[in-house]
Amino acid sequence: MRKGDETRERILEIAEMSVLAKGFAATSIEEIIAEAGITKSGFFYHFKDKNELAHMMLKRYVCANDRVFDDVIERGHQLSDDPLQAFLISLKLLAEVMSDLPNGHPGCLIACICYQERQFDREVLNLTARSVEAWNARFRAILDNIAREHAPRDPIDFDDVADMLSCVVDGSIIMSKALSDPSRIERQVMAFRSFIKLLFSSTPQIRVPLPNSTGISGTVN
Amino acid sequence: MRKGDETRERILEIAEMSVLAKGFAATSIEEIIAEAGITKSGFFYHFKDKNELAHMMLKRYVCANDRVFDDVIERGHQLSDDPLQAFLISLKLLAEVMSDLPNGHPGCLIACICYQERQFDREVLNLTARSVEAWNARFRAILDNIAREHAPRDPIDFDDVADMLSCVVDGSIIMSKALSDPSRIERQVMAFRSFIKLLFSSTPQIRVPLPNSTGISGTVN
DNA sequence: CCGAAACCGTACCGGAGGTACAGTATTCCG
DNA sequence: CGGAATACTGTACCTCCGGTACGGTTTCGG
Repeated sequence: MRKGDETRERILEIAEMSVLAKGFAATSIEEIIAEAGITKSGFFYHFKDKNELAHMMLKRYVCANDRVFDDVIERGHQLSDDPLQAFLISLKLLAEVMSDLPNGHPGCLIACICYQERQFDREVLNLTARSVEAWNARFRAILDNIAREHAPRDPIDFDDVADMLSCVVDGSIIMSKALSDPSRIERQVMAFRSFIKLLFSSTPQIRVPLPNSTGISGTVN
Repeated sequence: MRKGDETRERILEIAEMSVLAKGFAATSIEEIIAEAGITKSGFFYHFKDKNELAHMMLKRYVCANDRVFDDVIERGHQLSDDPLQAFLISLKLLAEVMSDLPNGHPGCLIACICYQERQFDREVLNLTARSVEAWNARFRAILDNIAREHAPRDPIDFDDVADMLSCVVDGSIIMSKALSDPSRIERQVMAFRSFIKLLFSSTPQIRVPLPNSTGISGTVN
């Protein structure tokens, strides 16, 4: 039982790396089993077909990603009671996490699947959609929390601001791949952070209490 | 000569749609020729192999995209002399262009290639990189122009702000695919527009001439 | 030590990329 | 009008890979 899980994990890891580098169709089972040191029969013992492999890969990826986001958000809350400060800290941590990968970010499996959607069944596509929605909702809740204490300086829909984080991360991963420059991701997360700062901070140059302010004033760095 | 170009164009169009929906490897030549109404021999008359198809597809895509961006930026400049206003108009136009596609945005070929990079040769990858760099540089130049007349309210690197537009567009295309919601792209471009507004606008609530202002004041909508 | 879990070996099929090459229809140009 | 590019069609063939099937074998926990 434990040995099988270990092999599965190894297969999934190898497969994910390959899929992110070459796409799903171009990832051959023969290549995976060669790297994993098993036979084709061994592979099909664990996964009944390639589609099931995609399922398992995606589940694994979503869980791992959720853990990363949960962790940075939690650490942000631990370091500041103010929801804006906490989120700014979380974003800084997220930028660091993204740039701390030795060979650059390998890619977002969700994005990868979206660009090969016709290869996957409804279940896989539904899982990607639900996972994106869940992240967006989480970010949205954070923004709502911030807005309770800091009035936004622009009447933008918070749903769009929440979406923007995922968009910037996914977009910057693409750019980091296109330009072979891992630092782009970190810089883009920090750029989004600037947006949040500008959106919620009180006016830095001229400090005036706003009508809908809670009374808490001060600049944000 | 003209007939051949027409067939090529048809092949490239069909291939691009298929690649954006299924990925490059999963796009079979047999499927392309079936839809184009030609034979396999006809295909290999135009393209010596699949890699050459990728080349041609990418060149076509980059040209078409450049035209869209050029057009939007030019129209922005026609509608306002102020570089900030011109860019804000351009972004609004870009958002409209992105949402005016009947079946949603089919996807960005650059992003698609980046997520299947190991399938393509150096030439293709170099072309994607150069095209991304060109767009970033163009946006950067626009920001420099704006900054000559409007002081930024945050010390963020303009290179990162310029990059952000491409990132937001590519990221929102992914989200629009993941959630089957074409409107996400438009909304994200408008969210980026809010960022630009916040970054360069004079304080909207309290109108005070800034030290480095040109004297042109007023709120920006 | 037994049975389930975790594989291995082999054989086979269909489909796709790619090659080769001969033939044909269309079109352009002098 | 005629020949020469141009733009294909048709056929035949090869190889490789994904995927299926299924029986046999090792490993390991209880």
